[in-house]
Amino acid sequence: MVTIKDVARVAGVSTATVSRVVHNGGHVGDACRARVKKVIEELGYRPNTNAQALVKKSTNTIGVVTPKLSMSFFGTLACGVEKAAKEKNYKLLMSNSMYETQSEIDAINSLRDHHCDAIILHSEYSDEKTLIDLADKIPGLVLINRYIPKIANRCVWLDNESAAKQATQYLIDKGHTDFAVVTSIYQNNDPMLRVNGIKQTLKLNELSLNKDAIAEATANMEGGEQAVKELLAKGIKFTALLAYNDLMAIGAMHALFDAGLRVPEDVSVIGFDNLAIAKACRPKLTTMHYPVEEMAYYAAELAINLSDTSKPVTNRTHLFLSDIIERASVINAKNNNC
Amino acid sequence: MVTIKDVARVAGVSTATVSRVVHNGGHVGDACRARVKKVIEELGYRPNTNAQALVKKSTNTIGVVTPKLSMSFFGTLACGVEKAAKEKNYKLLMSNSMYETQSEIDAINSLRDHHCDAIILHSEYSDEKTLIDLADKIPGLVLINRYIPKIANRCVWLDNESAAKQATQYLIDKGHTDFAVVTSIYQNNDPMLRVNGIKQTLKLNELSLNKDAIAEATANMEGGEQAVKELLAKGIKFTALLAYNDLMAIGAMHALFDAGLRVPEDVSVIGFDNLAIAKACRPKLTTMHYPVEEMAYYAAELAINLSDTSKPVTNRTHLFLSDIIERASVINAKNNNC
DNA sequence: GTGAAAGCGCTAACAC
DNA sequence: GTGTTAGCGCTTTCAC
Repeated sequence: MVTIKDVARVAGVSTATVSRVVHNGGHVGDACRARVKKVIEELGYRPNTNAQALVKKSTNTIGVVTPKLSMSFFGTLACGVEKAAKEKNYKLLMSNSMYETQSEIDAINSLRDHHCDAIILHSEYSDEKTLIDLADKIPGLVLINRYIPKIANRCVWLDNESAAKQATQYLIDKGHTDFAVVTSIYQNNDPMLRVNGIKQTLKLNELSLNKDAIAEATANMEGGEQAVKELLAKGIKFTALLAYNDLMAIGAMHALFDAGLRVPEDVSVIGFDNLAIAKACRPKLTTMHYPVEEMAYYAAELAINLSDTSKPVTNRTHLFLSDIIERASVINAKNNNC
Repeated sequence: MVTIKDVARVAGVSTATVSRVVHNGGHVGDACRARVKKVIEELGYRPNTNAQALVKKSTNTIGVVTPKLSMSFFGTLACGVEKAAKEKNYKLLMSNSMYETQSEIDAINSLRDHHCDAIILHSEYSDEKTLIDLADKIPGLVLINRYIPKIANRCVWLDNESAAKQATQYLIDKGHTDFAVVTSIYQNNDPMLRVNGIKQTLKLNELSLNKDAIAEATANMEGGEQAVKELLAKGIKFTALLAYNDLMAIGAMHALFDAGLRVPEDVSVIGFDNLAIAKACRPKLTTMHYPVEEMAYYAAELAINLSDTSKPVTNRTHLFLSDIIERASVINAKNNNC
């Protein structure tokens, strides 16, 4: 590995001068600068970022912790962060938390050990206190998809409740009166918020949702399929189905098809997230758009700003809104229910 | 930030002793060890990995460069690497190359600057010479999904040609004789290999593939849709369609449906990759499984081994095979062609 | 405009 | 069993 000393020796200058040239600093003669540049080129010298980090106390690195990168929601999140990182010349360090509190903590610690300037954390299971303590210790920590009032300034989140309300109202406006809901078995945060939004909107419209019409399952395709099978087995009648996410919505459609029901003719289905997969199914899925890439980009910028403790903190919230993507899985309700 | 010196001072020992305790090294008295451990705990001391890296000349970090993390194929790849990394206590550094040669090189350089021990590279566009030079400079570099004979030892790849042959033979065995192919517009490596495999198998079975029956487009859903529209517009008749990947296959099915054709009754469709999305569409897609997660896991292990230059290199190849996942998009050919 | 030197946090060889 | 010390590669202050 060629070091700054090697360059200095070959160019016949001090390491200080080489450092100046590398950083395009002033106070270097033109001839000298040219010579040093040439040597750097010839030797293929590249500064060791670990050494730089040691003295600069900053690594120009942004860390990301998400449950599982292979899920396209999180891959998209990572992409948003990466875009911001690239623009600001930061590196990306990533870690999967695998939906486990302990490995989430391990992941964060490992990022801290590396002295990441900024950390973007998607945490579903750690409790608020843990997160607040963490935020206290790490200036550049930003939570994505979670809202904790005490550290509102560090939370970039989506208004799940209002998104759910919007979806529900959309279905009501289409004339639907018989609803069913497929939600995640983990009743933390998002699922709860969304179900609340649905219930409130229904009530507001003098419609009701039977407890039996809410089916819980794991938040994936299989879960959605299973949930609808249960609904059908229980004899629940509905013309409109709200799913926790696109994956569950698609699983739900499979179950509906298998039961001889048509989407949207017999049952209208609405998803959540607007993943690429929502365009793969037939009919294409009407869904609530989750602007996760923009949010992640924004979160990364925010985290970088916060990490610079010399800057004043503007104490504001960072709330994003969802909007509906109309495709083909919803139509007007027929007068006669199925 | 609390440093090793702080711990040493508070515990009334030297930094060497603290270091020994941190690494569970010998030559430390029991009482002393306990005291130091206590202080570490109280102060919340964590070693600075940058400083460690500087002296150890190793970062315990594995870098990954893929085109775009938001595509689930690459997210899955990243997961495979991460699994291996976690097991061996390595950190993950990630970078998107965005399908551009220059940002691919930037990404690799940035990983090198960080002194990553191992690097997993998914490169589609860099030429062989560049890659060979790179491999020369970086002992822990492993190429995934690419085969370059000169550095066979560093390539973890899938036998695309034989996978394509297998898919084609499968269709032939189902009685199909009229084929069409939807492939990627970028005729580099994989697409070429797969089309070759298809042609060879057809020829072997005394079947032919008209040039007009091969449509090129971008390798996504929209591309697949467009490609089939072209095929149909040209009046090509086929009962079996081989797509470059699942995304294109699904787009193709959309186009088929829109033209009033049924899958699989009128046209059997086969994909490639076996992404989650292959189970989202209707009918569920029969496809060639690409074991990318296992491959990535394997590649990470290989890269870590190679990075230890003290170990002897075993000069072998790392070839993975694909197998067919039978779902619902393929049936036996009818006697009368559509 | 350029260089000498201190020091970032840590490890490891060596001394005691 | 424990401490001293040199040095990893780099930046930056201070002289000159």
